[in-house]
Amino acid sequence: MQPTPSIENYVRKYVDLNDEELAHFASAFKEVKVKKRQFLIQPNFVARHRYFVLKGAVRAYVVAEDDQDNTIQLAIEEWWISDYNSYMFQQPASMFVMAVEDSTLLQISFEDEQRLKASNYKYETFFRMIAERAAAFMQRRVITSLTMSAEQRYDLLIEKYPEMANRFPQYVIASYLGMTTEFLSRIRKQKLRSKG
Amino acid sequence: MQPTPSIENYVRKYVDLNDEELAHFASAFKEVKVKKRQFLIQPNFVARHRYFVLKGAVRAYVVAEDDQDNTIQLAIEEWWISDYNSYMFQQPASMFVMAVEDSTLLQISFEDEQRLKASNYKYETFFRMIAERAAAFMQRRVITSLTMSAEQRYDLLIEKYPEMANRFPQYVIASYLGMTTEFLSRIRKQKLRSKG
DNA sequence: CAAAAAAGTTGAACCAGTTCAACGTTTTTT
DNA sequence: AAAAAACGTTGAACTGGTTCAACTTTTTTG
Repeated sequence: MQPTPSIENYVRKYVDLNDEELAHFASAFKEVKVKKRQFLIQPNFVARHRYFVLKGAVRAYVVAEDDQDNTIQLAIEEWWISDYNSYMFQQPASMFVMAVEDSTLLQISFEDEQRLKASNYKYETFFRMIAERAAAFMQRRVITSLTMSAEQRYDLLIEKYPEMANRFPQYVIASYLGMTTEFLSRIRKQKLRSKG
Repeated sequence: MQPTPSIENYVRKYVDLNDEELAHFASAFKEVKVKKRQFLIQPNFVARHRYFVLKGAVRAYVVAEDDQDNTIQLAIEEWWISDYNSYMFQQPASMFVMAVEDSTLLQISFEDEQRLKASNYKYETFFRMIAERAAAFMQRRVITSLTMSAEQRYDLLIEKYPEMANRFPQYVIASYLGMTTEFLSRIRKQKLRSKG
């Protein structure tokens, strides 16, 4: 992940495309640059795009009744992000999607994605594969939230996605893990004490 | 859902198949009958199949350190069930999948599913669509677990999937919702009192 | 670089949900 | 039909994590 990723390299990890296909696939995406704190998706508007992060960091969150924000998804280089319930079913979003750093993204519209999938079997396969991975990832997240303590969930994030913990502020990590920023602060303090 | 569903009717909701395709698709599935409390998948074994419920009720759960079981998935007629992290990546399972009622299922093996997807564009599209729906469903579950109280989560289940609440014992529903069976008992008691 | 805004820390009181143990009820098995 | 097993309920003590408010540190902005 050191060099800036490309959608061409990414798609090739899943399906074998020739140069022409690769160019055609890539042409459906449009590069967009966003500043820190800029919104890509807002509640009540339909999410027209999904985004692939080339550079930067983006989060998706919902604001609950009590005004707390709960982070639903994190994305850095080579991750996808959107409000999937809004994007896939083209219904009003419930999430904010916001840049946490100045970021460069590739966006694809719902319609262009449909055309892409209809135009080439391999593209369909690609989107099937990333959907399967997303479902499996989400299922792991459900499992950890049901079975692990706040501290264990934090440890797991650090172990499996150390990069995430560095790129996002602590209150974002805390809300992603389903705890308050104060409690995460206490967990980290305790680790410092016991580890030196 | 009154009459027993069929995989033919189900797949037609997503893609338009002619009679020959329909028969070919259906032939990849094998009907299996299981008795109440029988296991379909167990931890440490690779999940070789995914299952489509024709009749009955099935649950997937993980057993945590403290011996509590946490329900990850519920399935009744026309729902799919498996340990997706095991099935999709063909790695050892972490879940039990167990029949809660005597059930009739259609099973498809990982290899047959791969062959199916490779043999016809429309089958690939079908599996892409159900994977997307699974991802969106799981994301909604993450949202509710992050943003709602135990009582609100129960209310939402009753509202959106009333059938589920009737078909599964209360301790299964409780563990699916991320609370103890005792606490769900108290929630229900309180509702009885206030509603009559 | 000063001021303001955002992010992180700490203590003390609090509470939503858990735990444990005992008991009642329903379902399954023989 | 009796016994056993599974499921559900209740009370009382408890705890993992929250809340609130005040404060410190870091980052952003003019």
